[in-house]
Amino acid sequence: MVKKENLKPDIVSVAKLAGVSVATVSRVMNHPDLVQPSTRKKVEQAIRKCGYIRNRAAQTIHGRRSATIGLVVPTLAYTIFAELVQAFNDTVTDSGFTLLLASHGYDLAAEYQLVRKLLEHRVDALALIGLDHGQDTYRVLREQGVPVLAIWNYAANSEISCIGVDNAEAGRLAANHLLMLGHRSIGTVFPALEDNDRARARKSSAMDRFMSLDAELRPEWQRQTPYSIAEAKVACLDLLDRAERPTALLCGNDVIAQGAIFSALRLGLSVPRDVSIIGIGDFAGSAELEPGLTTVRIPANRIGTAAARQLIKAVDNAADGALLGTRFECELVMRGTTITARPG
Amino acid sequence: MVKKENLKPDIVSVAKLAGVSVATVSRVMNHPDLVQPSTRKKVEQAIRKCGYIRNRAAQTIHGRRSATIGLVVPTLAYTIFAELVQAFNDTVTDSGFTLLLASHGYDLAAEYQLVRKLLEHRVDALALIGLDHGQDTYRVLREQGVPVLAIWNYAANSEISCIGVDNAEAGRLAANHLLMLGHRSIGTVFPALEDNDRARARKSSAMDRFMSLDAELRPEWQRQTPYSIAEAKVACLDLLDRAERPTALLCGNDVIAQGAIFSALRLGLSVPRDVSIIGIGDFAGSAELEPGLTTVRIPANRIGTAAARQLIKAVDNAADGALLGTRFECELVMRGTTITARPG
DNA sequence: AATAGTGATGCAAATGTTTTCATGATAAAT
DNA sequence: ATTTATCATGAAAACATTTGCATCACTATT
Repeated sequence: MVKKENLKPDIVSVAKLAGVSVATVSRVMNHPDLVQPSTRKKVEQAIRKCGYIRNRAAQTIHGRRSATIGLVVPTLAYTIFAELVQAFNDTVTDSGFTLLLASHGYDLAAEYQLVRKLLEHRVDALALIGLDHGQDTYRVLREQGVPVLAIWNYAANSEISCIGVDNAEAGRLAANHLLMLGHRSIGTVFPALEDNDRARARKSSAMDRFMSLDAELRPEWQRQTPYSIAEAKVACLDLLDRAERPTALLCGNDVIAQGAIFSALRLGLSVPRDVSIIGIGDFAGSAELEPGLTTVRIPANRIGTAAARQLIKAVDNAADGALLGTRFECELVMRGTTITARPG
Repeated sequence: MVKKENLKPDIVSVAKLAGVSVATVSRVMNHPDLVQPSTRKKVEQAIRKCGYIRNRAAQTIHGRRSATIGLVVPTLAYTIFAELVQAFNDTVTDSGFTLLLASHGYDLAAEYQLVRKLLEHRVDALALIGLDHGQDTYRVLREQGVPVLAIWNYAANSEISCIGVDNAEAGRLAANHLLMLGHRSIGTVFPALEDNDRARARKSSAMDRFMSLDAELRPEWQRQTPYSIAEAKVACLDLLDRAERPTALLCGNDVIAQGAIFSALRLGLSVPRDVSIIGIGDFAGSAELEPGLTTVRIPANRIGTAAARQLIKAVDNAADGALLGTRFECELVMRGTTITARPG
């Protein structure tokens, strides 16, 4: 009777095949410099020969590291977080980590469960979007002491490390642009603000600017819609299809702005002649719209890469645990969807 | 001296705190029905009290299951796989699994490395996009015997289970639509075909149709560009900005189609009056374009959900290992970007 | 030639669970 | 009242690694 030769090879069978101890095999994979080149070669050959695939779980359990990093985003729809996720993933992958991804649909209770699940898998580090998170989420992160990073929004007073733009600044830039062009009749289209610090910061700072210059902000021009082109388009059709229209529309992000543009086009309105539209985000594809979308650029790629780098560094120097805040500048990108307001 | 009371709680400390054995604690988490309600309550209380978070790695190592499912996609950019990933992720999450995501940038060598990495983490199942994969990838999947599923393309002769649409059919539908409208001067814009069975199937079946009706397919009307709105727009600007234009453009997917539309608009051409444009995919947002994009619908949501369900089922009935092929129908969606060719 | 130092390797303990098997208690059947 | 069946629980082996410590064979130093 052959003793379980059919089963999946483990480190012991590799060791046997190579004629060394399991310790040596382990070292070949984790500290190759500690083993003599000739033995290393033998072991590597044995690994290939029997098709051995190391078991990360065993490594994880030993308390070393799981070689995984968790990322929790509100949504994967559209391009909202696509560039960010892509850049983040590419960067952690390059460093040998694997990404554990979770999305919660803008539901903080769901987010807590996902965070727990990622912690069960002993992710070496964890990234969340924004700073609005449940009490329980903050608590469990504190207790577990895993390196954690809030991406996308920067706030000086955050209780966890954060990296991103100042969304209040983003809103202000967008609002100022419209005001500077002379617009005083203004509509806004934002998603639900609760549990979404990014949208809240953008909108409230923009509103402050509008009100400080006494812009007209009729209630029927202020809409709420999820981040969805389809739903935004419907909302804006209703907003724009009336005798009295605002001359400009500030949208919570570029996805909503796209919906707004297409609703205007649908109504036979010209953008920007009949209505100016500005977004926030500068998502992939916004530049290529015709006319190009005026928006506030959030450097998603750079943020994603920097976020990943920072977490990887935190994994390496464990126990450091310093609170880091990194602020990226956002920037107005003037393209074709905004124009001077026609004199009243 | 308190013995390591500061360290992270493990199952032993929970057991002590609850006054039961570790076996009972384990059962509370994995087979709650096997333990008496009163003890269960005690244990659950102890778990909450000391903030215990179970260690999935230990479970994985024991050979049970890792509660993870791997998904390898070519890209996360744009909305190409956004709906699919979202649906897939939501479904596996609902069943208690965590998603390990990887993207390889349409590079099959990179894909192999990612697959290996996911196998190191002992994913309970693995999903890939399409049927073009390296020899080594197929081999390692065979050897490991992990449930695997190819998503997005259906082919009767696939050597692994697959679920998706028949991309040749998709190309045929699109081509037929243009031909039916009377178009005989046709341009195509596709990504590189090698290592991309989906694009290859779409294009070759479409070309067959075009040639069978003797359509004019000038070489300068046939372009190759990655799946990128920006790059597609550039390519199409060049394609369309010439004295002799095709009357219709078949695009490899909706992202390319968007680039094509905006390039036409940029050139002052009207879509569909001056040029008809058809995409493939019906991505989120395609319907809301103005005019709405005519395309071939691939039901990404349903495919993603079905794929996840099938893999979960395969995890549950391990050792089954039947080869399954599931074909979803794709369907022409006529919207505003195509119109009858002007007579001769 | 004897000793110290170095570098590669092996042994075995440790990691945090799950599960099989055994045990004891309680309820049901005679 | 005794036997049998059922049920809840515990003890301990098993899982696949990593790593501290010990060992052994050399080389370098005196």
